[in-house]
Amino acid sequence: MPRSGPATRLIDVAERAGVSIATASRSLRGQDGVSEAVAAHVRQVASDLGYVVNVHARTLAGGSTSIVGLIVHEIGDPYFSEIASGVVHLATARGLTVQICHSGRDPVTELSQIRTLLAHGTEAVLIAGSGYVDPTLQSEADKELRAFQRSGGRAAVIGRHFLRTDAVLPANVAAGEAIAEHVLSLGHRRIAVAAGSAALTTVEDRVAGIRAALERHGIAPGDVPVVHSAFTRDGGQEAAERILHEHPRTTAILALNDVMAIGVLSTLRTLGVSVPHDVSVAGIDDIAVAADLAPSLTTVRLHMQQLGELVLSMALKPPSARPRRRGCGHELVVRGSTGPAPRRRA
Amino acid sequence: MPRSGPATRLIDVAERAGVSIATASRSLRGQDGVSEAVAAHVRQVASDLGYVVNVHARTLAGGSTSIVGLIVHEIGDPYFSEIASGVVHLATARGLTVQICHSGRDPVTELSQIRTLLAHGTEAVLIAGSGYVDPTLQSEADKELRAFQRSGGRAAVIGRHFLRTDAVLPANVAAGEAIAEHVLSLGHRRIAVAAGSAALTTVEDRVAGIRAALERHGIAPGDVPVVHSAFTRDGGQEAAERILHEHPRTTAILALNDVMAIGVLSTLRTLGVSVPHDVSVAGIDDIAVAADLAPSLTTVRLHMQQLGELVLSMALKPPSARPRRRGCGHELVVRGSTGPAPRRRA
DNA sequence: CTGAAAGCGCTTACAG
DNA sequence: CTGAAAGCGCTTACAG
Repeated sequence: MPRSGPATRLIDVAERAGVSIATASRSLRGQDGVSEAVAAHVRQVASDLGYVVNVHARTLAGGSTSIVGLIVHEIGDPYFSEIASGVVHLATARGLTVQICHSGRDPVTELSQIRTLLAHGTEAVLIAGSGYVDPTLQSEADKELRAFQRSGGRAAVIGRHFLRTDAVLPANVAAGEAIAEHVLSLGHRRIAVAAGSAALTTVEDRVAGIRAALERHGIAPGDVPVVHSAFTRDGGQEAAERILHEHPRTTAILALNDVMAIGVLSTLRTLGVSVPHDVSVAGIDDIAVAADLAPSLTTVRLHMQQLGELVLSMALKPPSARPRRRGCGHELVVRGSTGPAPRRRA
Repeated sequence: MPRSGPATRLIDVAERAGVSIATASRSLRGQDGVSEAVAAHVRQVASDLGYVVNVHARTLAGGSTSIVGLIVHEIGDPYFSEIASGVVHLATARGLTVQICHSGRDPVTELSQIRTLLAHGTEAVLIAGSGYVDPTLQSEADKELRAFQRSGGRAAVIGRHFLRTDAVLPANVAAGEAIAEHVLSLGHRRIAVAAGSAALTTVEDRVAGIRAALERHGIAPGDVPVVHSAFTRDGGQEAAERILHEHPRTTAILALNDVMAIGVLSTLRTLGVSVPHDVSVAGIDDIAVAADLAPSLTTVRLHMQQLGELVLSMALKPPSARPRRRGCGHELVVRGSTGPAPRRRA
């Protein structure tokens, strides 16, 4: 039955157990150099007293932090909340706490968030979400992270970031190829892409995958409009409007992520365009709700929760001489939003 | 151009500026008792050096942490990710960092997460998500939080928690009433409720609201089955199966949150039950995707992002003599998943 | 207005 | 195996 009032300190535990704080510290951290009997006694006393180590003191004294920082573009976006869920689950299992920051898809904000996390002395910094096509945007961040890693910190990222850290690489190119192959196999030839900002590597990679598949089928890139908009539901809505207006004969819209696909579906529904009868729609990611849309969304599963667990587990491993890269599986999930190309469109 | 290598410390700034660390500290924190000229110079030097305060040292020395802790049931659930988004946005604007923990809807886990956050010396602890109907489950947590608050910490919660902290109260009872009144006004009389665990106050409150509305219409509580299941999509699926099996004449299913409603819709679709033609479905919360389901989901908007901002802003205010309570708006959002009661069901 | 010094609660060489 | 002591980087009375 822990007492309330000021927190129990290590010295309280040590006194009660009749040992020095050095011995108490060693016992609690499971270091050897303490007789098992003494260590067990100290642990018992600590538990009786409800002792919890003061993280700040421990960190300042040179111990480890047990905090990991996670930078996401926006935690309200399902893609990121599923990644965060994976990170938090694994972190909890390992006794770590997760600090979450928003970068808002802005490299300047991202840099300042990195600095904040480093100042907080986190064990590890995790960055989720697309990198930027322009590598100069990240050189400052890279500098900070390298210094951090040289001094024993760990960092790992999801995606292609031009950062010299461990990285989990979602199968963005392959996902683009898979979704394009799928609609091609259904006979679609008038395809349009609802894309996020061209500044993002994720967008670039997914488009590259789509183009590769199109080329194999003899379709010139110029014949497939790529409409850039925000990488959000509203962006998807807007992209769909422009696609239907500028390319009215389109029979398949590939949205570069599920959230945009939701916006695309919304626009089509509003305009009375039947999916998949008139136009097929597909996304990428397979966020949880994709299966529950109507029509349910054909997409490519990227296992965000796993990505989250993976990126943390990489960061927790001892560093290697050079940055590690890890891929993660993907699979086409065919559902109701795609169907055979119509013979003809009005 | 900040140098890399070991971090710049206050003493580095002080030396470079030619002052003591006491003066440097005061200058940087904007305390008075320092001539403006000196203070400005120190700040300039600090900025040139890229100085960032060491949070652990500051906290240990008695300064403030600039970290707030947020406990959610599960960050992957849209209800919580939208709340978290509100918290993170406001926190960022105020220069605070957010630590997120999972309670997994388990009071024991919740308590241990509270202890972790307190040990991390957070400025404020925020708890989002339902409390437990059994108040004894929270007495330990209450004790910890009271001790924390006595020693200057701040705490605030979303929902009815039997905790003596500031609280934002989502309009759970009113939401239950509103959604029930809505289906009643459409002529439904054979209504069933797909509910989460009976141990949660949110479930209890929403059911209470529904019952109040039913009573006003002369419907006995016994005539409205409340099927308890997990407060998740899968729970909604399961509840719908049981409802259709045990109460086949049901014409309206009220899910106690949108995530469950998604599961209900999924089951109905699988079974070929037309919504809203055969059965109307409604939820509560209005998560972002609710508008994009098909049929789009009738629900009661509870403004989760606002709840998140609100709970943090309460925690940031100076404490009052007694815990503050704040309500938050709600509004019925009628969409496509509810319609007139059918004349007769097979 | 400014500085020397104690102290926050830990960890970790360094002695024994 | 165990303990006394220094030190992590700050803040804040306490003197001047």
